[in-house]
Amino acid sequence: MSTLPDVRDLKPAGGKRSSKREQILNVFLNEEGHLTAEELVSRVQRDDRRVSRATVYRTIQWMVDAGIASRVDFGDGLARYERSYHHPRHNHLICNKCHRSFEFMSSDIEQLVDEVAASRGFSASQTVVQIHGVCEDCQHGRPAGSDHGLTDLLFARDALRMAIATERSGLEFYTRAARLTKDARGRSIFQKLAEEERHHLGTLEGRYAELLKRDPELETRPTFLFFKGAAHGLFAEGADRLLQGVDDQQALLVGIRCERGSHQFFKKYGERFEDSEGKQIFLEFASEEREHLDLLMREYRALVKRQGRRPRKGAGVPAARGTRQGRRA
Amino acid sequence: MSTLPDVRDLKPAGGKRSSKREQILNVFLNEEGHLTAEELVSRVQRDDRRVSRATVYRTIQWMVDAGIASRVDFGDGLARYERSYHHPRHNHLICNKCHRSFEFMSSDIEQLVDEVAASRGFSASQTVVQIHGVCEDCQHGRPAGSDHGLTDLLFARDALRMAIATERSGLEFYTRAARLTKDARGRSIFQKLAEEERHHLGTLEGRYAELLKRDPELETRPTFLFFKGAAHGLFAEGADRLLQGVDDQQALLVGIRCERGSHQFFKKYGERFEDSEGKQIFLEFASEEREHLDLLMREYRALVKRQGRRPRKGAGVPAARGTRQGRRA
DNA sequence: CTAGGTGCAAATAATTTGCAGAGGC
DNA sequence: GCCTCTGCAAATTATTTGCACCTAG
Repeated sequence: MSTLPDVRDLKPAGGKRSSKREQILNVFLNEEGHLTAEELVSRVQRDDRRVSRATVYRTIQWMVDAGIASRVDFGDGLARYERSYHHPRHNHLICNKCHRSFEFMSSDIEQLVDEVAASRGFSASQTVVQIHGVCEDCQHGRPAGSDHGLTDLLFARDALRMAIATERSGLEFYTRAARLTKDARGRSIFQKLAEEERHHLGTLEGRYAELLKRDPELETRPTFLFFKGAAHGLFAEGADRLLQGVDDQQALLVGIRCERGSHQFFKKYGERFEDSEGKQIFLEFASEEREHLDLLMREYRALVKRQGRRPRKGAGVPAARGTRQGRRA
Repeated sequence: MSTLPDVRDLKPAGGKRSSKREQILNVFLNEEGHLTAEELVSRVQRDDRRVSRATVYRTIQWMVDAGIASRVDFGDGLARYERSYHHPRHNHLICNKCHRSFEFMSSDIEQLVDEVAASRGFSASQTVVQIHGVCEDCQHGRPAGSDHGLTDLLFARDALRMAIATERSGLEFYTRAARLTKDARGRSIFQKLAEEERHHLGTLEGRYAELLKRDPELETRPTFLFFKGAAHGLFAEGADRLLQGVDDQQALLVGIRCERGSHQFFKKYGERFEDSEGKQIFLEFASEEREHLDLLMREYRALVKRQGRRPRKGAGVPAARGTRQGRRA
């Protein structure tokens, strides 16, 4: 039961803050997973016997209205509530044996769900994805480890991992491009781009290291954010041949396309997520890519002004980063 | 309220068949969508006042145990039940305004869900996917059309559509191959393959036409089965060049790869579905492709025996049908 | 001072159960 | 005749409400 440092300070509210509400809220926010109403009642009454069942129920309703809690339903007729404040939207794996549940998020599933809704002209407000079954521990008769509910941290971790993977594949790509490009000016552009990727990568890795300090076991925890098509196949293979005859203008155009793709990709997905640190990372990364993109575009325009626009040979600029290709695991 | 012809005959059971049970079962099976327990009670009591609430509840439990009904939970604390006998597993779009619900199925979502479960070592027994929101009718202030619950028919329709699309793209492919192939024997193999596809396509289209007779509006009803990667991109583009130098042995190998891919694809997906007409179609189509495949393989072996194995030039046989490429809509 | 929060107990709502009698095999 | 099903009414469970009282703003 690790403490959740910053959460309690900012409590958004509405209505009065009474001592009872404060008490119930604190108990609720200190729980990791989700609780049924009755569970919350007994947790609260363990501290203070005088708090009545009705008040807890009413406070739950208030928390839901205020956006602090959200209701989840596992189909057993009990209403469960979980923190939604600073906690990304997610889905559940639900074990029928030990009755624990595990959180995950999959942008690919969300994407498909959106497409289904769109095709029916349905305006979706919330989607529920639940996997009911038997968890790994129960299958192996293991004692059921603790269910660490560090979802926000896991989300941040996975978002950073994705940004890092993207940056890395960008670095690789530009490095290879620099190696292959014959034109000296083109080559130097790619070298510069590679250098920038390296630098940015360093920043991201620093941030990742900092995240690890918050929880030493963070790296070994299971994947929270499932996301294909992010770091895989973002840079087209086989562009090698085409790069050989690329000059500085064309090299900049290649860079622009890559950065634009990356920016759009992270922006698009960052926007789908609920408020949380992971969303922050997505959007920050998107805007960093945007800045980089703007820089490249200014540079490109300046170059054109100096040199005049040269005809582009070969349309073979690699597909934008963020494109879904190479979808296989 | 169309009648459901064959459903009532086969009722799987267990325990005694009393007149009350029979009554309740009939009422339940004649409903299209899902019912809450109370709704079923009042429907039943409309026919026969003497049936008690408790009996209905007990009979519901019996139906669930017998696999006739299954429970769905929309998160409002009411247990709902829907027919599961001869009704494919599916997911729901749930309208918050008119409280109707619409069914859909997406193999792509199921696929992703399976991958999430697998990555956590979770043995999934059931997955719930619900899209809550506002339906098209309610958004436009329209009067809320009837909710036709012909899911099984829709599934059959979509399964057939998919088989037809596959067959069609096979036909196109073999036709093009026959046009392009320079080697006379290779060409005649492709012509034969095209002819077979045409014939099979005819069969499928006949079956489709028969389906339409059961419900004249069937074609205009919304998509039930969402499925990318089925008919799209099954045959690789750009194989044209490679086909030119293909002889009869190689042409057969091309056909074998295509039919094998198609067989595996439909088998794999047919197996995921619950018992219903659509599943039938998937599995039938898979086994027809299998037969075709076996035929081609026998033919290939005979050819090799007659002619001896010739070296294959160019590995450029198109990717197997059923491969996921060209995933874009 | 007063709107809103709180406790208690009673009300509701969905579903289950105990028990005596009825009905299928 | 036995075992299961059925009806009725009472019990249980989860949640909400009425009402008198209390407290923060």
